[in-house]
This record gives sequence, structure tokens and C-alpha cells, in this order.
Amino acid sequence: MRDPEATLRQHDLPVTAQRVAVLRAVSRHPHATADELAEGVRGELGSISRQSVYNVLNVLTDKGIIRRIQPADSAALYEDRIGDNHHHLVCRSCGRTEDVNCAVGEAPCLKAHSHHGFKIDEAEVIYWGTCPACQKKRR
Amino acid sequence: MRDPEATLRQHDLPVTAQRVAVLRAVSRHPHATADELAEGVRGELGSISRQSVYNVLNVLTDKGIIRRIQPADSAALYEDRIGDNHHHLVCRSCGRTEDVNCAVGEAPCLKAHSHHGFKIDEAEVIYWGTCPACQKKRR
DNA sequence: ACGAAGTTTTGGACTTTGTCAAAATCCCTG
DNA sequence: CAGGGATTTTGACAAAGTCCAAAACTTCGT
Repeated sequence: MRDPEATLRQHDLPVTAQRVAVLRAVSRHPHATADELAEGVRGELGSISRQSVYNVLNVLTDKGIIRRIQPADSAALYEDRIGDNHHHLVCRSCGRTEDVNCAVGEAPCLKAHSHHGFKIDEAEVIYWGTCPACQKKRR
Repeated sequence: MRDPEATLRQHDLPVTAQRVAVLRAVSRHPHATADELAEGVRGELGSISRQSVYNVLNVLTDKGIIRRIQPADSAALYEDRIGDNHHHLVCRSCGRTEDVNCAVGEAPCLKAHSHHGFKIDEAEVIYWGTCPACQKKRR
């Protein structure tokens, strides 16, 4: 995130210390949970309420400034990188999450559209597997 | 599910009334939550504890007899249909969930494997959109 | 069938993740 | 720099699951 304050203004959001700090924390820690981000913000601001972290994350997500992903068995994760149609790779045993560029062009399996009369607007892909570290442990 | 009892025995699971009833409920109501299934079971058995429903669903899921999906903003959903690599279509506003046969052959975007050294075992795809009923309401 | 041994089921407390509402505070415009 | 509207804080609450110990049940060998 180049300039958090400018980004907020571009979206008509009043600039507050909490918002700037949360944005920076998301930038610094991609795929972090709300609680982890709160910790990150506290390192910068000294303190922030749990509710504010949620408020800010919700506003930023609604405005499309950040993106929320919610893999099974995990709290919601937030990330900076948006609008580039990438997907995620999640370790089943430790939860480690990595970005994966879409394997099938732009809107991946979006070919499935118009099924059941639904109007599809996004195809979310999560690759489940085992990360290198966890592969070693299991042996 | 042809024969719940036989299925349980095949997997070395003691046959209990609760397990049979839960299996039947999952069969009858694809994409139902644990609570909804509990209600279904109560219609059949009279009563079952919440914990037993979770125990049974967990055991069945571990054994691969049923499958659990966990779309964002929803409790876990359970289904009968397994091993056929199908995906899901979820309505953003009402949560209605439908099956979708994979658009891209067998293991869809599994081509992304070996990324980051992960050993990938599943590619989960969720199509997000708006179902016909909710499209009407919005207009 | 019967009883012992091992599982399941129960019921209640607890945890995690997140939301609601009201009061206090802050940001931005004039 | 004052005022109004938005934001943050605080504390209570809700949903979905899990943990635990005790009671009840299944299963298996005889």
C-alpha cells in the first residue's frame, strides 16, 4: 500500500489514526486475522479496541480497498492485493496461506456461469494441501 | 445413501441409532447445517444432543463418508455426494447453495500444484453470485 | 443370552469470532 | 476554532464449536 492516507481520501473516508494503522498492518502482514492485525496496530499506535479493528476492516472491505478471505477452520484473513484475480493455497495442518496466480487465465472457472439461474460474480478457488514444513513433521 | 448401517460397518464404526439418523438426515437435506440436521434427526428419533450431532458429523467427515463445506458467513454445511469433484454455487444474499459440476474436467485448477513446495490434494471452488429469487427482490 | 470392555451420548461450561448499541471522542468544513 | 456528523470505545451479547466427566449404550467373546 503506497499511501494509506491518500487511499482513504480517494474513497471519501475520513483519515483516522486507526484506519491508517490498520491499513499498514494489513500491508505488512498479508493473510493475517483480525486479532493478529490488532496486535500489529498496537505495536504502532499503543492501543486500539477490538471493535475498531473490526469496524475498520469492514469499511475497508466494503469499499474494496482490502479483501477478506475465509478459509474453513480459520478466522477471516485480510489482504492488500486486490483486483488481480489471484487465489490461495492453504496448509491443512498449520494454516499457512500463500498467494497463487490464477492457473486458468483471467476469471478462472467462471465458465460455469448461468447455472441454476444464478448471476455469478466471483469464482473463489482455494487449493488445500500440506506445506513443506508440515510434510517433514509427518514423516 | 443406500444403506447407512452397511456404510458404517464398512468403516468399522459401531452402528448407533444417532449415526444412522444423522446419515439419513444428511442424505435428505444436502447442504444443511449441523443445527438443521439436528432438527431433522429429532423428527426421526425424537431427540439427540447437540454434541452427538457434532461428534457424528466429525467422525463421518473424518472417514470420508460425508463432506463438509464452509462457505464464508455460514455455518459448516454437510453433503452426501463425495468423490465426484463437484463444486458449489452460493447466493451472496440468501445463502442458497447448489452443486455445480466441475467446468474444467476432473481436478479443475489443480494444475497449480507444486507451488511453494506445497503438496496439493484438493482444489475447492466456490462460485459467488445471486440466486434467481434474490435477483427479483433487488429490482 | 450375559457380562465385561470399550465407545457413544449427554449436559453443561467454556472459547473463539464477530456484532449491537450507547456514550465519548475525533475529523473536517466553514 | 467551533459545530455537526462520523468514528472509536466500552461492554454486553450471539452463534458455532469444543472440552470434560459421568451415564448409557454397543459390541464381542463365551
